[in-house]
Amino acid sequence: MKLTSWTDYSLRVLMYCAASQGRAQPVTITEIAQAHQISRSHLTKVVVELSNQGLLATTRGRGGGLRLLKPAKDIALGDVVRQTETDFTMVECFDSAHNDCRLIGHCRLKGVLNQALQSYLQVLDRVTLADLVPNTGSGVPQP
Amino acid sequence: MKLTSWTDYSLRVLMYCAASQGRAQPVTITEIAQAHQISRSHLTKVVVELSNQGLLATTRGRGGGLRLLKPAKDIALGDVVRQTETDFTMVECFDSAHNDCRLIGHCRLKGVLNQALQSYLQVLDRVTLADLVPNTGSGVPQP
DNA sequence: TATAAAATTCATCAAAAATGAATCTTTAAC
DNA sequence: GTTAAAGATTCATTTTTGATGAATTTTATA
Repeated sequence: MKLTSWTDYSLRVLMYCAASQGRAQPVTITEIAQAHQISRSHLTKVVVELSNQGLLATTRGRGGGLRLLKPAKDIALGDVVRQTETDFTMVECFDSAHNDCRLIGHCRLKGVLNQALQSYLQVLDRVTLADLVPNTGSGVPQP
Repeated sequence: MKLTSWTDYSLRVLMYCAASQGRAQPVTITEIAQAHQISRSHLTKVVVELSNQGLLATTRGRGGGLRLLKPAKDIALGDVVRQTETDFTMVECFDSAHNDCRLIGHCRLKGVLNQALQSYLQVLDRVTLADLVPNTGSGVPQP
């Protein structure tokens, strides 16, 4: 019952971008990697995924970098986590192909765990990136 | 973001016991292992843990087996999951020893993820074993 | 044309979860 | 008292998947 560090990194990238929105120069992957002491190569893959998901725009070449495609207040954590986490399988019965439970038909376990999961995500749906970082644009040290 | 199969098995053992409470002979590990096609050896470790946690009583020797230590209606899923899942670390900042986030002091991420986790568990707190299985004592085939 | 940026490819590495064989201990039934 | 049936323990191994990073390629600007 934990998030992957992939999701952790995704959130950090987005938060870093949100906190830097007032800056003249765009945020770069190298900068975020250094700030969090993560491999730049690894973090690049996270950025590529976020970009494919339509959350980030990237610009190559000198002077390039990252920026959010939507205002921070319009990016809800729930949606980020839904897209970033790969496996929400709570118990085997979630996977109907492999389900071999003798209690099937009686058992409400699957439904209950799914309710709990939805409740988890709904809390995150009520929070946006803007709620997480100061909106002054100075939440992150200038390079 | 998933439960371990250890927790899955724990819940199945408890549910099986709950569904069998009317029986003359106690439930055995071998029986549950066969019903769910799980290694008896492996399932034994799950039972030992549940026993150490005070949820099950075990009796050795011929005619022995398992029984719930409390009525099924008094065993809440939330408590089972809290005891059975080992790692609720949502992001690195949950682990203050390793936390090296530059946004610390501004960032509300940790608090938000913790709220979501609590919300998840609270849903499970409102459900007991008795809610999951029929209370007729015939939810499971007789041996 | 040199430099700085993202993007891709490839190969591992590491950690933890999951598994199961073999054996030991206990106890009721015979 | 023997024996069979039950839980308990120990040990080693396998599997999975998450995590990582070096090396290289592509793109764009100064």
